[in-house]
Amino acid sequence: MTLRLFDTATRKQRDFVPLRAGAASIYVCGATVQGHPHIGHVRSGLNFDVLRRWLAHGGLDVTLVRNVTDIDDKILAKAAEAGRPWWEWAATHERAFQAAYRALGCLPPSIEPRATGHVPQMIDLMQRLIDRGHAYAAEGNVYFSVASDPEYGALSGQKPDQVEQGEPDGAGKRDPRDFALWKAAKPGEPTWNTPWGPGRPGWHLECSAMATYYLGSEFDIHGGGIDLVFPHHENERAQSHCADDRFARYWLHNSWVTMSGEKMSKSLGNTMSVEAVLRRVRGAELRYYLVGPHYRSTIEYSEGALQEAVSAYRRIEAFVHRVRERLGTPEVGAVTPEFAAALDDDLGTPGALAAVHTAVREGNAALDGADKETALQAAGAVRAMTGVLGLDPLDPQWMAADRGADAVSAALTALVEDLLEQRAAARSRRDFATADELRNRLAAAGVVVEDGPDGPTWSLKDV
RNA sequence: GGCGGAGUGGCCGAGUGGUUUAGGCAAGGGCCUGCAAAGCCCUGCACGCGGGUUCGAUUCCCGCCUCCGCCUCCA
Repeated sequence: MTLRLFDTATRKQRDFVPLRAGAASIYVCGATVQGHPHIGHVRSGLNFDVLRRWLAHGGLDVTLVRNVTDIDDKILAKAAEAGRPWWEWAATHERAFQAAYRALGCLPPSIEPRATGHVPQMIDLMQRLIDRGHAYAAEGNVYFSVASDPEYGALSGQKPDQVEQGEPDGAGKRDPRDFALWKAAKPGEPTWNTPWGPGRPGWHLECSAMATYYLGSEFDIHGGGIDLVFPHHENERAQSHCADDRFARYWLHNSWVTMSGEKMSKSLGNTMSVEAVLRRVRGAELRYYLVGPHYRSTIEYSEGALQEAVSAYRRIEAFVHRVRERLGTPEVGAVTPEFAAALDDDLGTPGALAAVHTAVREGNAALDGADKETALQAAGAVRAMTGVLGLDPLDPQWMAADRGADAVSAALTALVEDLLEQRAAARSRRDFATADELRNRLAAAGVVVEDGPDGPTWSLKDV
């Protein structure tokens, strides 16, 4: 079975056939680095990280471009408000986003191009649009002429004459729906020189310019949050098509994270920052929570649901660690057919996780029945599947957060094992009162002891 | 006004015209255990409301209600 993806432009699932055999090119709209990332922001990065891993698992050489929009009205406004240089403001938040993506196990994109570094490409694109009669310069601004594009609205299903109103203000604009490719210089704002005068990029231009610069005139997948469909992606598509770039072949959009039924956004004050959540749960656990539901379904954030995800992930993790401790580290194996079928069906992560849990259950049963071969095989399958989802418990990233190998943990290990030996001695003489006392003392110190067929194991209680 | 999404068992969250079911979390019963934990097995018969199509609809059609999103910045 081949991968099928829901394409926003056609509103239906289409078989994914890459432009170039053996390779896949993806452009994802990343952050406008105006503030700190909340869990809604990173959902997009996570969803496309899973897509990228699944394509790579299928043998494709994936190029993933995720841009950084580091110049826009809000960045300028907020930096000014804070009394900081705009470029410092942007850089600070760009680092915050990178840290959040990293903490959640997103593989680094092939490149993270910044808008401000691609002005020449933007100028080139504007020139091509003007030459073809799809754009015009007016009073230092450059506008895209919506009326000149008969296809305008095709991506989002909008009828141009029904669109309420375009961008506000705009000196010299001929049609209210026209949007700014380039904004004329204003006092106090950063500027770059162009044939039409100094100014700064409009919002949509950078993505068209950078996507085609890195991925070519035509590429496979363009993605982002569903709120970008209109106007952002509609405008990108219009610009690029009118400049004779064939542009994206598939448009993918992820839904968002809501809180109290409403879209998470700064203005509503209902955001949950990545940093805040990571103070309470581990990166892999938050990732499980955000990657578990289908990418086109809304996630209504709730503490209870987050905790359920934590429990569910720990069940998977505990199985893999159990196998590793008893039978040695399981090699990454093969994903199950159910898992592959689920992901091939428009990246059906819920079904994929169901397949993971099935393997966990079978593996646990094998472990109970001392069927080592089956247990190891199941653990290998679980590693392969969770690996595609970026959740392999034995991935170094998640292991590091587990139990360190430093002097402190070595000392702890020695002390715990000493107490466990005393407890074993007590148990062997059926002195259960002493045995339980020792276990209680360890528990009070945050060390959980569990007896298994191969003797006791211990772990640190989660805070 | 235009365009779009959603309402599923205690909770989260998939999915499908019916005969056996997502999966997880929680709960109850059992097995195992000195006890506990973990694990395994079993149990729950849900699908916003009203019509229609059908032998049969949660799934298709029509209407309605409720919620949310985009059309200004937004993952």
